[in-house]
Amino acid sequence: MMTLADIAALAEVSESTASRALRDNPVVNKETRLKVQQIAQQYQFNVNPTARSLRTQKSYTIAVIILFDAKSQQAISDPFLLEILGVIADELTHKGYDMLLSTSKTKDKDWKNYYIDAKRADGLIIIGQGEHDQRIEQLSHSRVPFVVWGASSGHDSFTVVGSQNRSGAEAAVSHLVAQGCKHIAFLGDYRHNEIEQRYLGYQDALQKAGLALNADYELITDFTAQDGYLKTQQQLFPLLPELDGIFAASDAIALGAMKALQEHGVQVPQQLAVAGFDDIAMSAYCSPALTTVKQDTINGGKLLVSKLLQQMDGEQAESELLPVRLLTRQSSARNG
Amino acid sequence: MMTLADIAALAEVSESTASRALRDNPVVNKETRLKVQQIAQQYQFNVNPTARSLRTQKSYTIAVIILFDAKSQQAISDPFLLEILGVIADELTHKGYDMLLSTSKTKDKDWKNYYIDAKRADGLIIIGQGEHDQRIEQLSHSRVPFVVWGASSGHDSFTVVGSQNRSGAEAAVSHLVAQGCKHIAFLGDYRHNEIEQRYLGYQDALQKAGLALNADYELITDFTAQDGYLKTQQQLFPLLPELDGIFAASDAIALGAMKALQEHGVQVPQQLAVAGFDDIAMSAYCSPALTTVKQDTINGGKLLVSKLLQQMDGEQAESELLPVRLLTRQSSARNG
DNA sequence: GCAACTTTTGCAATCGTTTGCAAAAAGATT
DNA sequence: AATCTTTTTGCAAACGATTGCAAAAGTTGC
Repeated sequence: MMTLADIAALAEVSESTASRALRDNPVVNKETRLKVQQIAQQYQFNVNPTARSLRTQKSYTIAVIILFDAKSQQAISDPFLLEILGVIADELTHKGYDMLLSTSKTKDKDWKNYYIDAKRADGLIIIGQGEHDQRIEQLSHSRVPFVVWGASSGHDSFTVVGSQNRSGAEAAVSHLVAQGCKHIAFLGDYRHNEIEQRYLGYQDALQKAGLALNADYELITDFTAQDGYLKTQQQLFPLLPELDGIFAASDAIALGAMKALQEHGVQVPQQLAVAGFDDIAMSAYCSPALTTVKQDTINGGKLLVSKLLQQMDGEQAESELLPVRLLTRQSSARNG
Repeated sequence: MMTLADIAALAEVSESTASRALRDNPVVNKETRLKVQQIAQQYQFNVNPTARSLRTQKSYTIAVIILFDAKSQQAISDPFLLEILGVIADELTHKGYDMLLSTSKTKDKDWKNYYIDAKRADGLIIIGQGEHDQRIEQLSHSRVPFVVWGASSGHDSFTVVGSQNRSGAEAAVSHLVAQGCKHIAFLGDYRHNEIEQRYLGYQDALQKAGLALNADYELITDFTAQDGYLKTQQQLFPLLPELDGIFAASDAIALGAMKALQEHGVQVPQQLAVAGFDDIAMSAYCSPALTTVKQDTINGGKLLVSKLLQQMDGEQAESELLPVRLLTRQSSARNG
């Protein structure tokens, strides 16, 4: 394996000069710079990032931590996750950073200690801030650069990037109302930050429409199709003749609910309209196709990265919520 | 930040002794060892992995490379991917390794150069070996420890872990045959290694059943529900009265196909039975629920890691294909 | 009490870079 | 030609661990 010393020798300069030349430091003569660079290229030399890290105290690595729900052992809305992960990976690569991935179930490492103090990573991206996580709160009292994907409380002590869950949910539910629904159920677990926002949006829409809130219509449901199916069977069937709409906090839940309804002979959307959240790949291809709210994964990933890098540069980074898009499909098409 | 030197000072021993004590090297006196360890614990000290890497020339990091299809820009069967990624992450953490994630679209870095030579990683896990990738072939001529998730040709020059795609597909198609299907279409892109195996399994089943192969029934289809939908509309509808079964190389494709069929008024499974591959979360919750073949993600991930570590210990690791499980659901239930 | 071991410790080199500082080289000004 | 600037270069000291080797301390046997 080649080292900087070898390249220096070949170029007949000192290691210092070689080092500077490779980083294109203008303090070294242009000709020398080019010569060194050319030789490095020729021998396919790359500086050893470990040695560089040790010396510079920077790792050029970002840790991405995916939080799993303690109970269901599932991360928020799987397909969405993979998408945003891909975007983040690309974005980081593009900026010259490597990406350390960690899936953190329940309580494990002390992030600051493990990633930052140990110089494994220069910053953290945390995805899936579920129920209020005190580890995040704690991080914000340190000097660790990090960003969170999730829901902003409006006055967080850290940088959050997420979707406009509340207005997105409101749009979806208002759409159901516009389709003539008067008794709309909410399926989702509002102890989860993002879902809470969707729940609030659901309430907003009902209130605007002058419809009464009804505790019987609010079902705490896990992120899975399975739970959507079960909760619908167990708690929605009894309300059925009257119930004419469902807003589910995720597409998976919505699909599970639709399954139960279909088995029970309920016509969707005629008797009951359904809307979800996420626009997972399947939503457009189930029957009936699911009305849903699509998050802007691409800009989400990009923002997470750029805001993190901004923090690492010592700047302040504001939280930001991205607009979402309501996609109306058959599952809610009741207007003839 | 604490360094080993600090700990050594506190314990009143030399750095060498402290270093050995922390690794529990029996050459150092047991009392001393305990004392050092206790102090390290107390001060939450962890050795700096960068410094350690530089000295030992090991990174205690594994790079996981996800290959994307050049054309569709999609990785093989998304939900499956996230699952196996999770298992790998857990397994690596458990063995004390960090995981570097890279999503590689088309041609980018020279893996050996970037990860191994630069000491960013000690080994590689490559997922989604699609069409024959010469970078993998090339790797196998080097001394780089790596494993691939995919299809084994039976005489690969590298270690492959994957599913028994061929026999799994055969089981699925045989099941369709047992349900009375006589004209079964195959949807999938057999230029992809794993899909090729599924395609062969499809042929096996037909041959065993004495059914004729029919080129019209073989549709090259991307990994998406969208393409399953389109190809079904375009190329299967014309064959319809006769066609009575579909085996799709992935659940996404199957769901897309079912959507098209339903829109066209075809009764599934009465007029036409459908089976897929993967058992994605939605498969059980669409209507009708999809018959499919489930891969053993958990053991897959575990094997990938253990075989890689085995290689890193200088041992040989054999390729291995895991058994799969046929899940029969409504989409193929034609026997009354 | 001394030689011959065995156990336990620490010195110092090493891993491959980066960078502050001073020295050398080159150019400009009298 | 001597002095003063301005460019370029290289020395040497980090960064924080690990480890071969030799020295120190502790045992044992006679």
